[in-house]
Amino acid sequence: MLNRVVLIGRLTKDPELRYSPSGVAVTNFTLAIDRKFKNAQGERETDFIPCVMFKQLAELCANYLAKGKLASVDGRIQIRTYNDKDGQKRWVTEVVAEDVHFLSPKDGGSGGMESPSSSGKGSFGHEVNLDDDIPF
Amino acid sequence: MLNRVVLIGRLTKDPELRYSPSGVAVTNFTLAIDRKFKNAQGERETDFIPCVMFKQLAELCANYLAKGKLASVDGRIQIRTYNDKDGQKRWVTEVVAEDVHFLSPKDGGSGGMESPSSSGKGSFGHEVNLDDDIPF
Amino acid sequence: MLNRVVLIGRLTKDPELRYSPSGVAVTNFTLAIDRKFKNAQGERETDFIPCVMFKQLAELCANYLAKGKLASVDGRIQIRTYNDKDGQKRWVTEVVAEDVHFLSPKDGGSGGMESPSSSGKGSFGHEVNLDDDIPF
Amino acid sequence: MLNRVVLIGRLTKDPELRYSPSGVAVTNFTLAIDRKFKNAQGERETDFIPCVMFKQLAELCANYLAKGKLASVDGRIQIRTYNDKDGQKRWVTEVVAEDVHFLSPKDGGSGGMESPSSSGKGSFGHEVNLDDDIPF
DNA sequence: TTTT
DNA sequence: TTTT
Repeated sequence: MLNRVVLIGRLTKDPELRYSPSGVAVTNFTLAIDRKFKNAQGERETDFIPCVMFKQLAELCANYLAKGKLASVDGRIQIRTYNDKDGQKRWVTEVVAEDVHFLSPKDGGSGGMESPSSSGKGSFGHEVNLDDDIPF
Repeated sequence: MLNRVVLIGRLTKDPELRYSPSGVAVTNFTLAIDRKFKNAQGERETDFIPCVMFKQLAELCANYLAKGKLASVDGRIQIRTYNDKDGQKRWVTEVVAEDVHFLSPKDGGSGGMESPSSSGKGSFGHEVNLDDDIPF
Repeated sequence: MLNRVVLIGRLTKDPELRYSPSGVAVTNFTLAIDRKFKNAQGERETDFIPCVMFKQLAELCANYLAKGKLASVDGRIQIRTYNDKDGQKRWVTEVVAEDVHFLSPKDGGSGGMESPSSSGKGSFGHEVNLDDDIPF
Repeated sequence: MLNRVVLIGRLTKDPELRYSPSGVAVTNFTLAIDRKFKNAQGERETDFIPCVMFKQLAELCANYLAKGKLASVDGRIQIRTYNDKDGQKRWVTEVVAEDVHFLSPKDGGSGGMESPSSSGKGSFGHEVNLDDDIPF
């Protein structure tokens, strides 16, 4: 079936790059996305959507994105469960990115755009598969 | 900024219709969506994505959808916070539906499709277009 | 940059399967998609969106889809040029499918759904690349 | 049924604003969108996707966008027919924008983003939210 | 007919 | 807590 998400927003912090036990690069960041419509109080609320990416795409995002930068994410919604410190089962919803674009101009430039893309054939890209054991 | 989600999956249960204190119809259901790729163990996992809809769309979904039915949802990701029974702040991620389509044939038919649409105004159930004849 | 399309509609005809000169399977079909809102005359118009798919996905669609069947397409918009019989340059806009789902129940069943997916590792899937020379 | 498109690209020209006979604002522009993958010749091709918007959104885009600017479009594919100068019926495929975001920083700034939104009512240009300060 |  |  179909599970497709497209987001454009700004990173709330610098991205965090880690490596899974099996050596796969994993990056997380959260996108701040203003809602289109104001709420009943006349305020524009913001959604904070956690995103995760793997392998080459993780490394590119860790290198080229930073707090406050504008980015698009094309991917899918995924739900992960983990046990919290009290042993209680918790759910985390994240957008697993398949494609990310850097929409903020490069510093010094005036309108550039970089486009990484998990080509699957790039230069670093360890071809291990995780998706399972990321204990954050 | 942009926040767009499109899902196709099956309802895990009958939808639940309630009314907010201010009288707005609210329906919730969860879509079971099989992942496209199998995991390292060769199993196809399933994501269970909670969806919520309001007003006329809520009433239509409550009337026409049921456990096991196939539906599409076009909407956006939204995060809600609430305090659990212990006063702990909890996050819930849901897809707020702006458009839902009923993809399972009506019982007795052989291929129909109903298409409600959140008109945003009208209070209830007129304007339902049950397009069962396919003109080509 | 980003180019993402999601469609749900019914095939206007049986899909056409051909092979490119280099032996790549190519299937075309058109989806009839009713518009959400009626026009000024109170009629619901229909868009007819041409779709194309390649390789294993092309063969699966040719085998399992047929006129009147409901399908979803996840892909991108692409524009092709060709010269018409008078040597005039013409433009064709198509949706190149990356993922297709068969949403009509299998005959005899009562709610099934098949999900092909260009896995890139399937059983037929000739791994030649065309995208260029399809002279229809 | 469903017809959803999300694009990010650069305007190939300044947008053109006109008014229909009935006085409705109509703006057209074309987005240049680089493909994610290179072709068999190792070149990255570009798709040029025509977009159209109406009413307030048309006026905002005509005022704030320009050749070379980066923009996102959320909308649907639509096909229009017209008769060319020889009386021949021709098809035009366009993306009808429901939501547009201006992704290039405002001149002089360093990272701003403007977000018009088709409110459907109001005649013009108030309610433009130029969110240049990022609160995190 | 195309943008960086 | 899950659907076919």
